[in-house]
Amino acid sequence: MATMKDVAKRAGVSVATVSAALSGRAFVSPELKARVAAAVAELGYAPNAMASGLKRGTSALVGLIVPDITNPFFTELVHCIQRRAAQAGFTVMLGVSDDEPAREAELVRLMRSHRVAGSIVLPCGSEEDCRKLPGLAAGMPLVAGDNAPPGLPFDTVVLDNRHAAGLATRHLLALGHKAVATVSGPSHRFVTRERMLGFEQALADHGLSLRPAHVQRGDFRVEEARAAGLALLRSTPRPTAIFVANNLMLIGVMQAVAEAGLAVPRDVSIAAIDDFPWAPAFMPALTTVRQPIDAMAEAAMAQLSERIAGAE
Amino acid sequence: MATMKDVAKRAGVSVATVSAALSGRAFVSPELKARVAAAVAELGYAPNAMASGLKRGTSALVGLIVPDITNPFFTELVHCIQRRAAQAGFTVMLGVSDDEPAREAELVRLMRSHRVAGSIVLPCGSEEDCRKLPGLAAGMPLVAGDNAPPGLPFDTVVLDNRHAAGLATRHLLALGHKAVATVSGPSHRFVTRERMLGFEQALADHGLSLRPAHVQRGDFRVEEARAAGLALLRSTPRPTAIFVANNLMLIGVMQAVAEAGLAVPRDVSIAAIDDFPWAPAFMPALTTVRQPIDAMAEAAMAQLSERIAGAE
DNA sequence: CAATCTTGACGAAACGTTTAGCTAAACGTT
DNA sequence: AACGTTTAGCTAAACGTTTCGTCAAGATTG
Repeated sequence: MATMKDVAKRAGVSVATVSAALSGRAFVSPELKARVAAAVAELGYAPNAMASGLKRGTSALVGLIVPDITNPFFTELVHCIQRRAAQAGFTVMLGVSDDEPAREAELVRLMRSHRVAGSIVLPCGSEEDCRKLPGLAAGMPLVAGDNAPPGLPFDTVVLDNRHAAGLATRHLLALGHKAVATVSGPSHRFVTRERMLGFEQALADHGLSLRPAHVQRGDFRVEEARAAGLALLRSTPRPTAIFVANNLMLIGVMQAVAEAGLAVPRDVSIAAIDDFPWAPAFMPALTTVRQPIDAMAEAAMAQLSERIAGAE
Repeated sequence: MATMKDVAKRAGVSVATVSAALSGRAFVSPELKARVAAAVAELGYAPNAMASGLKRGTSALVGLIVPDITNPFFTELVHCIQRRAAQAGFTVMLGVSDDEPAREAELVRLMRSHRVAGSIVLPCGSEEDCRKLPGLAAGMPLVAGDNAPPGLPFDTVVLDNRHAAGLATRHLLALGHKAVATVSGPSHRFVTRERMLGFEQALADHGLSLRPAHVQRGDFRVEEARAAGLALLRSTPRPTAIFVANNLMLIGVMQAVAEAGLAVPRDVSIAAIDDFPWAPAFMPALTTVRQPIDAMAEAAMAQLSERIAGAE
């Protein structure tokens, strides 16, 4: 593959001139510029980003680490962040942790190895896992989102999960339901606990208490939520409304409802956190609390840019 | 950020030894290995991937360029490819072309600049656009998938789109429908034309002809398909069945059906290409032809690995 | 016991850029 | 005409690795 030296030789100039002509960081006469451009085209030259990154000490990449790429919430977030990153001149290097903290840690290390300008991480682990992040990042600007607990030594972008859970729950209560159950998430995640708190608070505010049998756990994915939903629907007394902690689990619960021979909203009302972009087409009877994804992407990218600029 | 030199100094060895100890490419005595490991830990050293990539002439990255990250088909494909790439020791560098051939071309250039080991591209453009790919890749192993026309000078992984469209269409015909319409994709895409051919062939085989008014175009996204669906449902005679060329457009058509005050399958039957992983939960009445996504990911990654190995 | 081989570790030369520092020509001032 | 100033372009030294060739020192051989 052609190098700058080849281009220089072909254009009859020095490599320094080629570099200047291509980067625009120094003045080069129009004539030489043209000759360089011609040589570049003839040789099909593409600058070696590793060499320039090595020399300049940084790259135009930002890392993005998400727990689950098949979840529409994260998908949409990736989409928005990637768009905003591109606007800021960055390319996204994507990592998928598959809900495994160990893999997440490895990915942070990888991003650092590649000397990305900075990273956005949506942690998948417990608070304890999250507290290890700063050590792993060490010198790499970092912004955490979604499941990031407070008190971390870097910027975080999070939803007010208690509030969101409260909204969804109060919607169910306003419909007159007394037996409200929940399919909650993995208990070690910060985001789960917050949503649970919001849910319980809303019930308490209405003077309702929660039966232990009406709390089921899922793993934020479809399958376990289906089982959890079935367990709820088979419990006595059967809940008349269910609050579901995220979108994929909503699908699982819907499957469970169908399997139990019931219907929404005839037999159970359901409210959930996290939207599907096109949910309304299929699920007019459902209520979802939509996260402001693009605003979160904007905030995350803005904070990261600031951190990157501050680390010059 | 600490470098290998710092580690070497701290461990009281040469940089060559540190390199050997870390990469395992040469024998190092257990004692020195331990001293190096200690120094690495103390300094929080992470190797500079740019420097090593520059020296070694390649990186452990593979590029992956997709048209639309919010489409579950591509999402699932990204997921599968990323998993298989990780197994093969590669990290995925993701690019999203947003259905713009110009952006796609830019991304190919970017991947080449980063000297990725190879790239997988799911082209979004016309055949003509696709034919420019080889020139842009120039020296970078490339595998194309999905919308890749035949005759390209590199490996391609594609569905038999005619066959798939035929399957979906014959399903509708087997239900006894005579007035079968279609919401097709952008006409410049190879994949669209193939699906159209399969659809028309199936009709012809049953001695049916297609009214021009029963062919509507969408852009493989929700919104235009909604309009297209409405147009179909308002045409006279109204079609009793619709073949939809992809999953997002299926959603648009479903919205149109609801908007027109009709129901599936009572008033119209619908069959489409591309699944949603969890479609059955919401759309038991629909028929979709599922693409073998993981098999395609496997094939693409296998071919890419082969090309990469062949380019040593 | 000398000659040859292994061995573990090292020194130094790349890899392809960027950039500080330099040269020499061209210019404007007196 | 002699002097600084500016300037376009060049030379060469980094950046942090990997790796080739070297080198002592110990092991093995004839």
